[in-house]
Amino acid sequence: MKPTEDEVEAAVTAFEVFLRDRQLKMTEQRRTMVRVVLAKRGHFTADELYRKLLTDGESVSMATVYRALALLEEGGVVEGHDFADGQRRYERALDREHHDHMICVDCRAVIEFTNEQIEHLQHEVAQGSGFTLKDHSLQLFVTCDEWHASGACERRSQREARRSEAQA
Amino acid sequence: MKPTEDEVEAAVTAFEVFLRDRQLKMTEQRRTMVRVVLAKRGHFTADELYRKLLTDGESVSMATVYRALALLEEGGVVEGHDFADGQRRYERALDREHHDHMICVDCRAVIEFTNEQIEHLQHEVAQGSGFTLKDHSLQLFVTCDEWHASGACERRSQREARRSEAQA
DNA sequence: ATATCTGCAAATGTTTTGCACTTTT
DNA sequence: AAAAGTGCAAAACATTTGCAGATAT
Repeated sequence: MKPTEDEVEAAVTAFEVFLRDRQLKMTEQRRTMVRVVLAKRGHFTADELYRKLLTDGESVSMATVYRALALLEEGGVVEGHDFADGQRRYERALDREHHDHMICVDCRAVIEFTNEQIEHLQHEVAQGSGFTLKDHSLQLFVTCDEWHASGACERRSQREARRSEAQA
Repeated sequence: MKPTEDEVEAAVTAFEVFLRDRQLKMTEQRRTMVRVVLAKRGHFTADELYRKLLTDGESVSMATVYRALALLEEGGVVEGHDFADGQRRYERALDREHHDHMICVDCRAVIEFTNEQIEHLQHEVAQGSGFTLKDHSLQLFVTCDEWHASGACERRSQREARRSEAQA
């Protein structure tokens, strides 16, 4: 799942090319962010990434994180999502197929899914109205009933929180 | 399309019942907001609603608009959406069937659509993973190619803007 | 060299909140 | 009278920006 060392370095190089094409520069901060971001499992906010970098002893500012995140998104290193909770969330885009998200409205757990038929229908809908589909955003807000009954839901969200904190 | 006078008054009454059930009070501001909101076509932000109320000579504060909007949403008078552009958008929920949105990434025009199959598949996906679907959010980001070629796209977005301003 | 970056702190824009006062019930 | 609502101004947030100094090309 996690990209190998080589894959990460290849991504760093690819990002450097992306930057050069637009007359932008590769910097220590940007290079570090590519590496850190690709090592991450799950979703993260700008602030979470910033804190992780600080913990790692890197020298960055929040402003740089935001500025870089925009570039990483354009460069295809990360993908950004809006889960309607006030802050943008990112996940690494390398080696990951497209997917949508289910969000538990009780514990905020995020579960990924893909559905070919839905994907296909989206194109049909857009074309049917004379448009070209460029992108989409689909979130299913759900409750995980049995989990809640058993308390597993809370345990899970705590576990996830700990994990993403720990490994980042 | 626009609800009749009677429908609006029925909605005001229904909202009053909703409030009473939760030991909340009906006020002049809330009553006015129900009426204004139900007369609106299209989408609006909290700020747009606030300005409309001021223009109408109503006495409200931004804080009250936000507080009321949350209640109107819970009470089913409006529906809120997150189009990933930094501010929440609302539309009246009365007499409107459920629909999703296509947003033109060039001119920000919003086009509504419904697709039964997609709706159905969403439930299947959630249930298939053992969850209960409570809500969903689907946006298709599109470009309206011919419109742009002809300039119709810009004209349309201007028209829409004017209309929603005018009639509100 | 020179264009681009960075950090900082200040600004932004939206939404929320504390509090004293007003209005519903 | 008691409980809830309101306006105001201040706070809270996430995010962006101006600028002077630092860094990549």
